[in-house]
Amino acid sequence: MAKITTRRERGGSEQDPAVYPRPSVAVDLVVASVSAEGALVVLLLKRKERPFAGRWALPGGFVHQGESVGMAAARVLREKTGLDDVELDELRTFSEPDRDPRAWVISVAHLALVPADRLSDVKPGRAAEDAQFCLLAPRDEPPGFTLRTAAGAVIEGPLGFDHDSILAHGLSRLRHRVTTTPLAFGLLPRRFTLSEAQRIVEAILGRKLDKAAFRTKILSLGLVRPTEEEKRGGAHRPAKLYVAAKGWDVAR
Amino acid sequence: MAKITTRRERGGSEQDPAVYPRPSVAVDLVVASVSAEGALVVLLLKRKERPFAGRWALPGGFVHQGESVGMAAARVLREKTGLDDVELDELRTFSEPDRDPRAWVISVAHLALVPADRLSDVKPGRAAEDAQFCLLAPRDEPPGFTLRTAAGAVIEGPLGFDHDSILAHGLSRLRHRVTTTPLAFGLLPRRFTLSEAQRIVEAILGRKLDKAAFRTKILSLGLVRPTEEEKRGGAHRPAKLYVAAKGWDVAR
DNA sequence: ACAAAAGTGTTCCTCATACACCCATGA
DNA sequence: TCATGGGTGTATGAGGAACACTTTTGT
Repeated sequence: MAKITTRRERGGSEQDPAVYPRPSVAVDLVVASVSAEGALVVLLLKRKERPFAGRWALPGGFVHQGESVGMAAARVLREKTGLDDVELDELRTFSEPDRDPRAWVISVAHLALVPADRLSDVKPGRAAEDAQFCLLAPRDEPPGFTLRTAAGAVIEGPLGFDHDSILAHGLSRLRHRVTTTPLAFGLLPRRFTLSEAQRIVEAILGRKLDKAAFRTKILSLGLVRPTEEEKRGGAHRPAKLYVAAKGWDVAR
Repeated sequence: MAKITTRRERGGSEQDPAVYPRPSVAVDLVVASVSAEGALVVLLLKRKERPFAGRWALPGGFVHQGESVGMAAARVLREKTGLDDVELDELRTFSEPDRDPRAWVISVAHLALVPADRLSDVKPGRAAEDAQFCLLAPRDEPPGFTLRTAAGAVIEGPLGFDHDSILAHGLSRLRHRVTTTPLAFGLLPRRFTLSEAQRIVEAILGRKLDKAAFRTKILSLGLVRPTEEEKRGGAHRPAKLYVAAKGWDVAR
């Protein structure tokens, strides 16, 4: 401390990284998906350890030396879910000084999009008591959503840390993305029908869209490329399968 | 180090912030403005000290304990320019492990918007050899822009650190914001004419806009509120002055 | 009167919306 | 042949682009 004062008093550099206390830097992940039933879901872990033991929270972990924040996010996602090669976007930092009761921790929140057909690949890590993709229903009052487990139980109380804020921010980013992109390719399987795409957008926005308008818009933007294949489902006409157009590969 | 291994081997927490090396966390600022002449400018400092001594770079500084990243950005802006109460938005983190030759430093880039009528308030700090708002001309090849000092001299070579990337990112964010908001209120004085607003948007986008279309769009969106006052300039009809509508205060 | 910038009206065109209708399939 | 979802056409209206025009000032 005396050293810092000395440096400052003699008009020295304020730019030497070594002289200041340093925070831990973490990544927290909003891992979102749309289930086969068309529900918007997000991955939550029930914490085993303090702080917030027994409370639900987003998956997260610390950034290690020698890796970038993005690499850390990918690694944490792999460790906690076994998933690789999913779309990962940085949201923003969450850095209120008291957001972690243990220490000074700055978190860089990320949004991860998991295609529905890869939900079954998820192998939760050992750090949590329970890991579930929870249904996310929009609500008017804060924090802006209600969470239910797959079994239907409402998740009580706020999430651990400031994860309610992070989740709300991720949700709002997801809604924004889906209106501008306007396909959340990260949530789609490699080959998909336009109806599947529309169901996903509808799940995220929480409202129905016009079929014809959706199709013409998607096709006119040139974001998708038709394949020769078809998807045969129930007792109805087969649907043409599409892939994301060049430059829109899921892995980016 | 042995302690970390032990904790991991006995299946202990990976969540204890204390056991890992910690990075320094910095903020770097893209301080943008549109000059009275209608040129898009950005604040650069000529570095006095290593690393990159003698090279131009964005203003930046470290996040201190007890403050959030946003507070750090506001403080650094105040220290380097004397400006307060300007719009400050987080861009994203820049965290390549070798981005700072001195040490492990993660930077959170921010975009600061300075109204043209406050450019004269800027009192550069002592840390830099020279501080200038430099003209930013878009270019096709990377890094996507050419920089000139106010005197007209071209700024040679890349900026220090990864600040070329940060500046390019800030510029693209600014262009995006101005098309969606669709007014960069942070760049406008408290009271402004619609022509002033249009000139700023044109400077950022680098192209002319239709006067009638701009006016009807701005007014129909209800983003501005007319005042009783007028701005009398040269030999021409006075312009009505507007303010940002409620909820769009510059200070946010 | 004229220049210069503020401010408005008009026409054209594109595109989103809503809705109706046909198509292909399994049962 | 019927139910189901895939796929397409068409009318309507809102909003953006381009351009011409009027208004108000200082000189």
